[in-house]
Amino acid sequence: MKKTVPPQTDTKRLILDSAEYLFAEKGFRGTSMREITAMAGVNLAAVNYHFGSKKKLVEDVIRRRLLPLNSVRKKRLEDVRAAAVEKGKKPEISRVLLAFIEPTLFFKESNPDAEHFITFIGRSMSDPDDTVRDVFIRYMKPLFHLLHDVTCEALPDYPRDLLFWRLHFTLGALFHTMHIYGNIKSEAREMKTLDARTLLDLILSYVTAGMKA
Amino acid sequence: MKKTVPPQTDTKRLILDSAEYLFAEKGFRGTSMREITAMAGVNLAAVNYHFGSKKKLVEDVIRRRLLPLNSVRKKRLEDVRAAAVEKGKKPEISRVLLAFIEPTLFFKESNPDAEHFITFIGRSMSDPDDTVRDVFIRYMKPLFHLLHDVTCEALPDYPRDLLFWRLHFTLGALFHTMHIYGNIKSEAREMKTLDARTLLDLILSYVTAGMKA
DNA sequence: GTCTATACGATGATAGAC
DNA sequence: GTCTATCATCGTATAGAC
Repeated sequence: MKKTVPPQTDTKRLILDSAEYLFAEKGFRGTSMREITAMAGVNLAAVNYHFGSKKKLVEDVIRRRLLPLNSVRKKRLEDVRAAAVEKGKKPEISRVLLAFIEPTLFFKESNPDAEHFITFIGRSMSDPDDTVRDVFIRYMKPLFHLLHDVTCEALPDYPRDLLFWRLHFTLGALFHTMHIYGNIKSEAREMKTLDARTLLDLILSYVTAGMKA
Repeated sequence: MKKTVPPQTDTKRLILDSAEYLFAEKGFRGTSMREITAMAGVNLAAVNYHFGSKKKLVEDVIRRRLLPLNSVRKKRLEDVRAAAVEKGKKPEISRVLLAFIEPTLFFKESNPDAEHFITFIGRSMSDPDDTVRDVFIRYMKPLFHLLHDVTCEALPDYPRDLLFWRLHFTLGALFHTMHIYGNIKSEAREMKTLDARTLLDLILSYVTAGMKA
């Protein structure tokens, strides 16, 4: 029985916002609950009361943004598939990849309040801390399977296993890019400032060629 | 005046070995100094005595393996460049990428005692903890510049900036692969077991196509 | 020079008063 | 729901034994 209007207290939302910002800035382990609660202006014990633990908190931080983002990516992938079926042709691989990557890179633009989440997502796919990593994998797995399936439909002459690995290379390139793109710090000086649109074109031509190699 | 024979005590080596293993297993922040010293069978204070701090320790853990590995990759890249000059032709991009990637993926095989380091390297390029990340970047930067230069010689018709980003995509794919390849855990069940040689062929064909896109 | 014992401030987490 | 008090554990620092 899901509540139609989630009655989130201000305290809960304040904690989620502060945690998202600080996790993106300093990582999961690098952020203390005292920093989070201080920034949110609530008591230290409020985190454990509302979320149960620091782990559960980060899970909720991730859920809040990732579930809507995954819905968009899922719809885009299914649209590509449906459009191909309608025309009686197989999907174009570049469109499949675009359907997945574009909402990811543009999530920041279309959700201004989620500005820091996209930084967090980039780091967390390869976070050594299994706490964060496992949550991401758990929520990404069904979507990755869909991406794999549609990719196999787009490139039916390629073995499934081959495309499986190549998709992992693609995700690696994407997440690494998001990570360094989110960090306008150490390496930024030698990277020309790029807008998300240019970056999308760059990465799309690269991964499309790789998938079709 | 460098000592010709570094007189490392057993204690120092024991700490380095334990730290390398535990960092690869649980990450930098996930590993406590008490775990490290307990595993090494030495006193807690020995770390601060021999290395100065936990940060300095991880720097030495990285240095011990990365400096030799980078020497090999540097030599391989320069060999490719020299071989091309000798024949009066430009280097082949696939050979450039091979020179960089092969020693990386085969470091485990050629240095059995460094088994866990390769796992550590995979995670740490995108570690949210800047402590570890910054050390890696610092030691990788000169090598990356060489890789960039040789790549530009191999593909002289492509803009330098374009190749710069494509190299980042390539490294992202490589590091992500090393990370999940090192983790025969959560995702392993759905990945066919692969030897390093097969994986090398897979990733090389992918990134070569991407670079030439 | 090496190493041990011990202590300090900060952390994540919890119990119980209000 | 919110608070204070408290706990074990963390990285670090130092005094002193060998």
